[in-house]
Amino acid sequence: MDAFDSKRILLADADAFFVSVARLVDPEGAGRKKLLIVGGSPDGRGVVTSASYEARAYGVRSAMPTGKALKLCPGATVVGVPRKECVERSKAVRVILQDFSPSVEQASIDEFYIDMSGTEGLFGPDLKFTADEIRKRVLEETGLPFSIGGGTSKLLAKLAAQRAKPHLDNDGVYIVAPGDEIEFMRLHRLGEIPLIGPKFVERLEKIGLQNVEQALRLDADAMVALMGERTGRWFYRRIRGLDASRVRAGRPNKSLSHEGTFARDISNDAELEKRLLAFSTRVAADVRKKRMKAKTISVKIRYHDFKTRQANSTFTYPVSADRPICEEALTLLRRLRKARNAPVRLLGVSLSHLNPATGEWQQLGLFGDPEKGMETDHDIVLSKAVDNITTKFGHKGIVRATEVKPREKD
DNA sequence: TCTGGGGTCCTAGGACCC
DNA sequence: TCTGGGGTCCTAGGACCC
Repeated sequence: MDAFDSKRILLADADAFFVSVARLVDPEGAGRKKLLIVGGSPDGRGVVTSASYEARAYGVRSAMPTGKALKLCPGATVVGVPRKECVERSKAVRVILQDFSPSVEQASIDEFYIDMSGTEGLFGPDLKFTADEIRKRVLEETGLPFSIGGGTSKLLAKLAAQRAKPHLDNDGVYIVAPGDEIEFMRLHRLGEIPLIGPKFVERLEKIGLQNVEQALRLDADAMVALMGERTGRWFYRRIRGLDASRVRAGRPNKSLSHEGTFARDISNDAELEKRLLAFSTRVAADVRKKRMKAKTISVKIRYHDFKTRQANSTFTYPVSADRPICEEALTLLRRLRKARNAPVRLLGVSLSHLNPATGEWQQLGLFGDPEKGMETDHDIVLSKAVDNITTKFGHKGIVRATEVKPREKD
């Protein structure tokens, strides 16, 4: 169906988003540096979040350790990530985009899918013209340069946005016309196609597929024979630019998490538990702020040798109070430490299976004995008090004591 | 050079139920 | 006594993205 339907999808993707924001926030400092790196400090365990196009010319890439980036580009200036401002400006961009279509999906802090299907009456049939208008308005009102890609699927819009980037001598917009999809896909290496990562490329090479051209010669049945029903059919469509996924506006979070890498590895369990409680109360507060409750908690630990382990558990009823979340986090951490007691570089807590906090769950708690992790009215009142304090004084204003007495477990 | 922090989605095995 | 299939939930791990 989507081979000949008339979907018109844009992807607006910021150019070096974190770099742009850092420059807007500090025009006299970062704003004046051509060779700019945004990310963690080089003496700690920082990595590059984003680098200016000038710095990228030296081989600097995001996720690269900052120390290595500075070796490649010694003249660069490193500044921290202006998190709060990035979130604020990202929101401002979304609001502008919503003027052009009600169907805007925020795919990350700096990427927005816009479904323009059916807007021809408002903006005319020329997607390129509309995309130019959008770029102009976003730049004028937020100071942020964006590139925009367009096509008949989210996948094509995404790939087109890469082609639109200014460092490729483009004017910031690239639209794949209906009917040109296959020709456009031929321009790409397999690994450039979103969701075809290094592992999948390796697998494709093993079965003799080096590029899109070779893959296009196989029919769907051959793909299925090579890589299984699901993956085969998915890949067959993928290399043709076919992607039926819809632009979904206002998707709620599926999980919320906090994690941190320590300046130095930690071996002391009491110290780890203290850190764990700090992450736990922060993520619990985030869930409450979103008026959600979580059914599942997960504790993640990364050891000095980078081996990563995770332990999950599911509550009988969704929770958002500090008490059950901290207790269960401790139980999970102790389980992980029992399995392996080695120095730890990273600790994290994630809450998932989020439900809107409607209140009906608390009522269920009135019946029978309290079960594993079930929160009481008292827990909820306490957490509200904690939220009031952190609103005024931040997360350092109140800290949960390390000694949480775990309830008796069976 | 020594590897961040925030997410989404998929798989696979086992438990449990019908 | 043995043999099933399907569905759902849970846990753990991993690929992938920005």
